[in-house]
Amino acid sequence: MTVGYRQFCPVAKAAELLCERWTLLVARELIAGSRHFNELRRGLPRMSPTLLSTRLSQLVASGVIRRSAEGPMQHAYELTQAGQELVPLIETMGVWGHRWVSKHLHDDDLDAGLLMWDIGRGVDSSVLPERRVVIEVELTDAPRDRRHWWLVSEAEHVDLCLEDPGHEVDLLIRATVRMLTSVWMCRLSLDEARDTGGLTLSGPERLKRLMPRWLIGSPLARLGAQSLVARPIGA
Amino acid sequence: MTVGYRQFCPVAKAAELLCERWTLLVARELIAGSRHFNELRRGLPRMSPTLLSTRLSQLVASGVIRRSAEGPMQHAYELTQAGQELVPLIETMGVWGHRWVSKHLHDDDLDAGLLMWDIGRGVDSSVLPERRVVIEVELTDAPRDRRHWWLVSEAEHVDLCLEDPGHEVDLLIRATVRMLTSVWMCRLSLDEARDTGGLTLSGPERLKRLMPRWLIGSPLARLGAQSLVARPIGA
DNA sequence: CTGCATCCGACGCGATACTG
DNA sequence: CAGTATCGCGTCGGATGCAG
Repeated sequence: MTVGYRQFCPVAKAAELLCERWTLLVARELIAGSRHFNELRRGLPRMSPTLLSTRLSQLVASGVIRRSAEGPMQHAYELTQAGQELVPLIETMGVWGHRWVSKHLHDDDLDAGLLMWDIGRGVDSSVLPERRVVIEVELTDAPRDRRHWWLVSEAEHVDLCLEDPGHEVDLLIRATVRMLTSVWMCRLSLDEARDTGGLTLSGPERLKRLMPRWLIGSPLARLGAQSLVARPIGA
Repeated sequence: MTVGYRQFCPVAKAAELLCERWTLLVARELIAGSRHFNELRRGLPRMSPTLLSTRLSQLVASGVIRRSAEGPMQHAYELTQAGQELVPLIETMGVWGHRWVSKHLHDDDLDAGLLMWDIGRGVDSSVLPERRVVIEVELTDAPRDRRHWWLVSEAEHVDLCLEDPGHEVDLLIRATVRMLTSVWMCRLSLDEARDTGGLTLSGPERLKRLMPRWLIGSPLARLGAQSLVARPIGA
């Protein structure tokens, strides 16, 4: 921003910093747990590295994050106290967005890679067996090189692969990108998705039944869905 | 915004709409009670009318506000349900800004006209006498044509004048723009401001003592100050 | 006075390529 | 891995004009 708003209002001063393009999404990624430059890039695939670099510098300069050395040319970004106190702001914005703008997504807003990256870091692996569990996800309408994904869960840690890791697949999930996004955004329950035939599961009954407990939806979407229950539309 | 973020995340979808330049401040003004184009302009003096018009159209298109006719070429903008639910977002942002960025204001952020406009609509006139009360404010360091202001309170309604309304002045307040801004932003109590000599009052003792009850500070700043009490720095 | 429309210059942003 | 360098475009800000 060339120049600020020239207002003493706290909202204006906060907006000067936070409402520049991409800034709030960088904060979201940091809150979600990303710490390294290229980790941030995975969550912000459409942001140019130049601009990410600029935004990180601005956030450091304004005291929202801190950059620490983890080795030669290896840095970690972490939230300061001011940054951690952005959590309620991001949450409030997520709830509002979930309720009022992201209900009907345009095709352009769907992104197979982003969805799988978000799922990979968001599944609750604690309810899965300790032993290795391999879940293959086939996004039926994605371009060939982004159609097949593997979630490998082991000892409560989940890895996401775009290439067949070679292990035997325990559970196969087939759905369109839009369908899986709807489920992940808590717009559609797993049962509803299966009933319409838009999402199919192949594997042992036990793993199928366990699924609603580990594919619990994006943290922000869960908040939004909660608030829908707490205050239904029209109330 | 030429193009969105291409993300399904509710924060991203909300940010596409709300985080464009000025948009959140337009929402703030509407929440503060402005309904007409030029009323909005008073609270956004640095925003070009062109851009205000554009933003209002965007907010109408996205269902945050609604434009209704009040006569020939006379319109009123009012918040829809979606718009009213932005209140917690603006408040959260204001509290964060008050705590982390607007503590030390640059000279450029001070604006006599904006300050007086905000005070004029924000004073609690219900504690003032029913009869007409005239309060003159002299901003000692403001340019000549913005140095003297009159707040005329009558029957719980307050008018702001930049020209002497002619009535006898009941109370005179003298301070720099920065000093009065600090008080209005709840950074400094009235007593502290008077003790340092930065703010002086002339008038009957009764009106002076009443002052902390009607000059109660900007709504957003009061929220911010509250949260400072609720959670002191460092806690 | 309200509620815009138009024109122009500046710069923030996106895309791509490249480096230590 | 962690960023820079470069360049073209589009959006924004400022000034001005104008109709009801």
